Amino acid sequence: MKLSQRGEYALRALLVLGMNHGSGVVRIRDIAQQQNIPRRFLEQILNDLKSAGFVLSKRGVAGGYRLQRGPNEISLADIIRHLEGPLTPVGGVSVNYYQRCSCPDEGKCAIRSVMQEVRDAIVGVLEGVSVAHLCDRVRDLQGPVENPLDYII
Amino acid sequence: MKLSQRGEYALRALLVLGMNHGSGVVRIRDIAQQQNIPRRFLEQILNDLKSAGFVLSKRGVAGGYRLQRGPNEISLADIIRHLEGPLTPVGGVSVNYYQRCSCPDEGKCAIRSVMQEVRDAIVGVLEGVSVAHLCDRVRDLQGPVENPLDYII
DNA sequence: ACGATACTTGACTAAATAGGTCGGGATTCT
DNA sequence: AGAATCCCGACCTATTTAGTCAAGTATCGT
Repeated sequence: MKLSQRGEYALRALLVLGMNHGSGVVRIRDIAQQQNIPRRFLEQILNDLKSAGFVLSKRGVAGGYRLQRGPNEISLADIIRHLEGPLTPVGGVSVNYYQRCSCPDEGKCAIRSVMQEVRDAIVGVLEGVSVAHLCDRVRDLQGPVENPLDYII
Repeated sequence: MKLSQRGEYALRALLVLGMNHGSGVVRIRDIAQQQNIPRRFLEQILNDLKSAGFVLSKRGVAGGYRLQRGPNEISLADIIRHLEGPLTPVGGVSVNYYQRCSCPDEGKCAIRSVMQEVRDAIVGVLEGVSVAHLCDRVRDLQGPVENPLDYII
């Protein structure tokens, strides 16, 4: 019922990359510093986001990360689904990760049917918000800032 | 983002008690058997539900548990809030359990604002469903059964 | 009164998950 | 070549999860 620390860090990192989309790559170190995320831990997370296809990396001296797709093509549902597994409080409901529930007959499980509704509600919100939307919110909340790395996310 | 096993067991137990509301108490053993819940574990859970004010117990030979309030006065939101803590994926949003987020300025946190929406969506569903509603669903899904303990929940 | 039946309480444990840390290797720019 | 940067797997510790267990207390039928 709660986003893990890892998940929150991932969102923040993607948001930073979203704010800087189009202007080359951003270094892990900069993201870590700005967002107060342990650097080593963030490496792990970005690596994961890379193999999941959310970001691309560039190695070497002027290296760093950037989004693979446009910020408006990445929904929070995509991200969280990948990070945290099924978007549902009870097993067996998610379309993506099937998982058995302990009740004797799944088709007639009342609890499951409610949790299905909860899941739909969550997905409804999360599908509707892209990284680009989040970036807009950040800008709305703060007004103009010179350096994109100065945004508080 | 997921209901714990303990949480699911608690819901199932409450649902059994809901189905039997008005006809005295139900023994732990019966609930455990019918719902396939480890008996000792269920004892713990019911005890917790008791100190939280959801159920009452009666000791001794003809002992057991029953709901403290009517099934229509207990919402799933109440239950899950008690079992799992704040109904939100990120810290600092819940009305009940305040908790800091790691961002520098909470008032301007875009992620938080989305998670607030997610929380509202979840609560919206869960507040709207009471134990009585769940019981109705069980009956709808299964048609008439003689013994209330025969319902598959 | 007494024994069987149930709930009560608190301690205990094994396994999984969360939240990191660390060392060293591979690339790339200058 | 050398410095900066990402890459990768192993490792570690604390917390949470999912139970188990023993001994105690209340209640009922006889």
